[in-house]
Amino acid sequence: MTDDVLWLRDEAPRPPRRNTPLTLERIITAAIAELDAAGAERLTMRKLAERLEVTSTALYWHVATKEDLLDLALDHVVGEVPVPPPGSEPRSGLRALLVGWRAAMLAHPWSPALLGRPLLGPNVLARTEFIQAMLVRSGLAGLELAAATRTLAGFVLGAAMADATWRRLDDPAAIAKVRAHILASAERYPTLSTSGFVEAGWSDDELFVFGLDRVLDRLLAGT
Amino acid sequence: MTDDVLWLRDEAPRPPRRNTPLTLERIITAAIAELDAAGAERLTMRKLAERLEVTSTALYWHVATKEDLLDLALDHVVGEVPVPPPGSEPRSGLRALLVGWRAAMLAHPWSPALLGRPLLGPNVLARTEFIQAMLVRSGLAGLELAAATRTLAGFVLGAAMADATWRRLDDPAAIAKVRAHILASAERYPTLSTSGFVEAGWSDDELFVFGLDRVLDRLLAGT
DNA sequence: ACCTGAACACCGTTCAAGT
DNA sequence: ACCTGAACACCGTTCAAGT
Repeated sequence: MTDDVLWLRDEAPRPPRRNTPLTLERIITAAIAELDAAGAERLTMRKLAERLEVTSTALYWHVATKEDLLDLALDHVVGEVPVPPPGSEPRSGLRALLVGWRAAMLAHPWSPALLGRPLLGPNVLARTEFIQAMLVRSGLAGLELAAATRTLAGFVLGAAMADATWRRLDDPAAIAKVRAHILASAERYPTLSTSGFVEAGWSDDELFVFGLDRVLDRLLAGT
Repeated sequence: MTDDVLWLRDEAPRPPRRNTPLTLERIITAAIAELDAAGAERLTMRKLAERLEVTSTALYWHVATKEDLLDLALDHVVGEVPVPPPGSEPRSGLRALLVGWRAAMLAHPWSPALLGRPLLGPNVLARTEFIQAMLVRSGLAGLELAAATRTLAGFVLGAAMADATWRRLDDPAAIAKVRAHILASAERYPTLSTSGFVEAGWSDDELFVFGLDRVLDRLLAGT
């Protein structure tokens, strides 16, 4: 029994104090990294904790629930969208913001799938504020203003979601299968099978910008 | 020991054979009912099995995975959208289909949250076929056709998602909280706080139709 | 204040076994 | 062919306890 002699006990000289303390900011960053790496719904509180070198239960000191964490991650991604200067010419300002918004979400392809949750974070609100400010400066008000705001928001988020879905389904074999299925059912899909729908002649970026410009044309034209 | 006398044994006369056999159709219907009742992500293979009076593992004879089941449920919901007759006047046909599409998804408020998954079911494809057919009959082709298809699809799905989010957050206290927060931060949200964004002066149905009509205006106007 | 360890009440899914 | 029962490998989250 040498254990009762202090000098003979071979223990770590200190309980190795945490090098980097856990913060909400670090947790969010790690969560985004984990989502980027592992993909959509493979984020786990335990795996996230492992990445941060803490116990999974330690996370709950900083965050109430996993859902809250996802909301924070989503708002953080939206925060990557640069907001044009408030003095921008309305149309080009709107265009820049909306193109950037979609790009930021597609840079984190898991993020559009989270859009089913309420979008009320500070970064989202700040960008919604910019959108409405530009619309107001274009002369919109009342019903027209309200509808234009929702139309633009819905369009961007819907497009991001659809495009992210296709990109996550990057398996070329799967895409070929879809194409083959549509072409094989030409009598059921006479238009789709002959219109170039399955040909992918244009990038989703091109198609988005083309559509966005048309939508802006009409919304900014006034009544 | 009366148990070795057949006539004295009181067992059920038959192993009560399944009254209604399990089918994929019944599973999908029950899943939608469960989702409608229990809400978004509270669907569980075990609870679904309980509703069908089978073991949870019995479901796996008919369906490979829970994700597959959700894909089937989503396509089933899209199937509730009436497709106008193929001879419809293009604009009114498109309008009817898209209004119906959004309405069907909002009737099952959990469904827009599933849109992050590939939309390739037969019901979705049939409706996409109709959309493109109407656009082609309006004279669209090439890039214009491809972009219009995606613009309309993105707009409808994005709007459905956003509206479903708000409706699921039906807690009036929560909505009041959002409103109070924006109004309290008037210097950060000068436009939002004064534009009526938080007033809800119009229904989401009105706003959607208003926006849809504008989008159709421009897309059908041609180059 | 911040983190660990053990524990609870669940999950989706597999698989051998029954009928 | 279709379903059950037991089991596996996980989950998110709570809570007492440590520092």
